Amino acid sequence: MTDKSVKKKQFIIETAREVFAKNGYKTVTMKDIVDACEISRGGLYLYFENVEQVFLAVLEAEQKKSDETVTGALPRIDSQLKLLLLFLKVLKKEIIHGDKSLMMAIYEYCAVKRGETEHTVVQSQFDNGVTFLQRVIVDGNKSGEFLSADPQKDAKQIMYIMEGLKILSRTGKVTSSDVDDAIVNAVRSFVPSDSGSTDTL
Amino acid sequence: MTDKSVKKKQFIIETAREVFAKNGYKTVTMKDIVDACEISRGGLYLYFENVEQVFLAVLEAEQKKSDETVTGALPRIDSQLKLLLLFLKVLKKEIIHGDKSLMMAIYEYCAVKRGETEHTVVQSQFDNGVTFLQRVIVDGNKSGEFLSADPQKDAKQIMYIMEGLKILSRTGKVTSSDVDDAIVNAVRSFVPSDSGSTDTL
Amino acid sequence: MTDKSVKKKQFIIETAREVFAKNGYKTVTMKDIVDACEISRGGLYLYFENVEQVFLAVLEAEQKKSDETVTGALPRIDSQLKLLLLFLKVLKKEIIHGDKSLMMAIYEYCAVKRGETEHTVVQSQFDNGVTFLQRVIVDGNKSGEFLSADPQKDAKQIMYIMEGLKILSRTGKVTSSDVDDAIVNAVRSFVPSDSGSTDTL
Amino acid sequence: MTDKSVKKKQFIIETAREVFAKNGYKTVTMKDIVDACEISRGGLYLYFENVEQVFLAVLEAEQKKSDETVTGALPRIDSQLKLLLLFLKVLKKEIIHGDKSLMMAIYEYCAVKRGETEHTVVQSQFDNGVTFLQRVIVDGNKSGEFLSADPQKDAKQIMYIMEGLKILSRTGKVTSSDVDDAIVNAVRSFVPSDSGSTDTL
DNA sequence: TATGAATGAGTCTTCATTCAT
DNA sequence: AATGAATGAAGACTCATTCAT
Repeated sequence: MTDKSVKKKQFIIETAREVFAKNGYKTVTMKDIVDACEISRGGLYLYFENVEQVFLAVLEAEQKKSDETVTGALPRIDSQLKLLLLFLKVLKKEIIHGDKSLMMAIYEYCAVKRGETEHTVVQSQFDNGVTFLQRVIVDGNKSGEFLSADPQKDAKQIMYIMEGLKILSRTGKVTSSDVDDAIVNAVRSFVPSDSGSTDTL
Repeated sequence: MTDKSVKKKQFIIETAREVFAKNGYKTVTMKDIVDACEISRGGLYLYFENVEQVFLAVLEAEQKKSDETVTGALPRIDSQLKLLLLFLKVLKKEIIHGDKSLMMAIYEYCAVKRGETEHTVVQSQFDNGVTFLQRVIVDGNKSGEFLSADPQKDAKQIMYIMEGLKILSRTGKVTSSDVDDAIVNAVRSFVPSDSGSTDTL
Repeated sequence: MTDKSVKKKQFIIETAREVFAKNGYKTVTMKDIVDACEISRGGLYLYFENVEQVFLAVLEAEQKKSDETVTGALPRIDSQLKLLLLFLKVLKKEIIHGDKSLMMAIYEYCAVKRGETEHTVVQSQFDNGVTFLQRVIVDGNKSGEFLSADPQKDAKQIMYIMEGLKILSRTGKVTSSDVDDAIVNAVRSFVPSDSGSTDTL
Repeated sequence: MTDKSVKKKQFIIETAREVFAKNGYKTVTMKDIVDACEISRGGLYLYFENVEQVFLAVLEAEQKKSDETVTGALPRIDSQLKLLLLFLKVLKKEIIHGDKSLMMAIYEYCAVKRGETEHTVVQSQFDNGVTFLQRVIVDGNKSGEFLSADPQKDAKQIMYIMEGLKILSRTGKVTSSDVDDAIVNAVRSFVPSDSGSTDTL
């Protein structure tokens, strides 16, 4: 594949991302993508066989971008609380700006593929979140920042809440302070109340 | 409308419910419903103009059924804790048997109708849940069963968690004990630990 | 057929007339007639096999009514000029109030049935008009009221003009004075200019 | 649009013209056109959105062809009478070969669109005819060929007659000599009888 | 007689997919 | 590589006609 065609493929992926973010997964057609990219029908088929292949490519690119964000930020962190809050801040952003996120498209895709794929995207995203939070809480326990009796359960609880807020933000109204309240409430059980504000969210 | 056609309409609604539970909202066609009901194309159009009208009728029937469940159970309840647990039990059932629930269809419908309807179905379902839980917690505070500093926030928190579990149950694996753990964890902050088991879930 | 069913059939014919006058012939469906009559689908089929049969019944009723109008007026006429003007007045009415006439429906029906029926409705209506006018002119010639060299040609000419005005009134704008002018112009060639006004139109 | 697709569009327009000439406007379906053109369903939709768009394209093409006919003939005309007769000859052709003309389709289209469009096709066609004839008569008056007291009324009268003949030719029988008679009769009032034969019709 | 539920054929319209250029 | 014309399958919707009640 030439340099030019790599560029074009990336362009298609980026443009298709907007389409999926706006319309979800199920109802997006090859024509929608063709129209959004302003390329020819045949042109799209040179790069992708069908809508699903485009979507999977979009997801892959999304994952890569997300990983880079977290990895890039790590060096600047000096406390577990800050790390916890940074992570939640990223999730909050996705909740508040849900209209630009792929969430609904991913949910739809999982629902369609239910039973077919072993490692579903949402589940692994959730699992990664839990694993990450759990490590942060354990580290915080060690450093004396946190007081969690069961880091895994606390980690899961936070992720359940964030998932709930994500979906609610797409189907109804969720304000910024709703999210803040929920986060404060969630971490209350293992974060001593004098450990500094959470208003950096 | 004759007695017979009322029966038939109900039959269509019940059959369509299965279809929506299985396939969500977006991809369901009039033909899908026709095929599931084993009636003629024109026959379906006698009762419903389009898929959305069928879906709304399904939702309405669902709501009615749900209301009856709650109303029917109320007389047998003698403590706020029991009431709380009964309510969570109903939600748990929907989470565990998610494949038979309309949740994903409702999410999709809300996403499609986003911005159009003021009080979306999911939001009002969520709000009703919060309102109900809040009242239970307040009553529990009065009776000394609970110790909640902020009943509304606690109520919301529980609903966020349940929403998160609902969507996760559809896109990945959520076990019965995952739900139990989450519930215990959620009510821990305002339910004294000696107030009896939650194993009735 | 009982007395009641005769009434009902007449009611259907009258109501269907409105429908044909408004919508022409081609696009009128049995459903349109059923809806207009507010009777059941099956009910209409008891009286008429299909749209064409309804239309023919409407035409027949129309013809009868029209005949009665002319026959009823004849006794009161004492001059050929008055008779001529009465006839043209009737035609003018149909031209000006074209939206309530069956003209377009009839044209459409003839176009559909082209070649099938020997004596088409329009043709016979036209022929009847020519025959009538021709007799009036001949009689007027005898009585000295008119001076026509070729009564048949003059009769035809008038009917051509009226047909032209009829169709133009349905597809564009034709004013009352347009019709008056045309009539005056048409009869000029055989009516002495001092024979009295034509402003009774 | 490529050269090839221009050709195809023209082919569709020409083929559709036959369909409209044969069946009128109302009952013509996209399928009729598809079948006549022997192209695929989707293929037709590449060029036209619906039947109306096809019809309007047919009308436009027809207008262009008609304009060219008149413009092409003008240089060869040296007297107003010849010009008058040429014009009537064109109309006569449409009357006699009515089965190949779009007349009925146009009437139907106007009836359907009644009230929607300001300048209906038939009306403007009629107005153009009147304007043209009026100018010819006025010029003929000046050159001494004609003796018309009211050129506009005479022009209108001729057009009424031709319209009447047109519609009659579609719904019944109109012979070539019927048309000739009518024309001779119509121009008699302002064309001196010694001004040469009209047998060139 | 009268009703209106039910059926299925027919048309409209959109799209995935192919293919000649 | 890239284009976009072309095809045909699939689903929406309407309506003539039948039939059990």
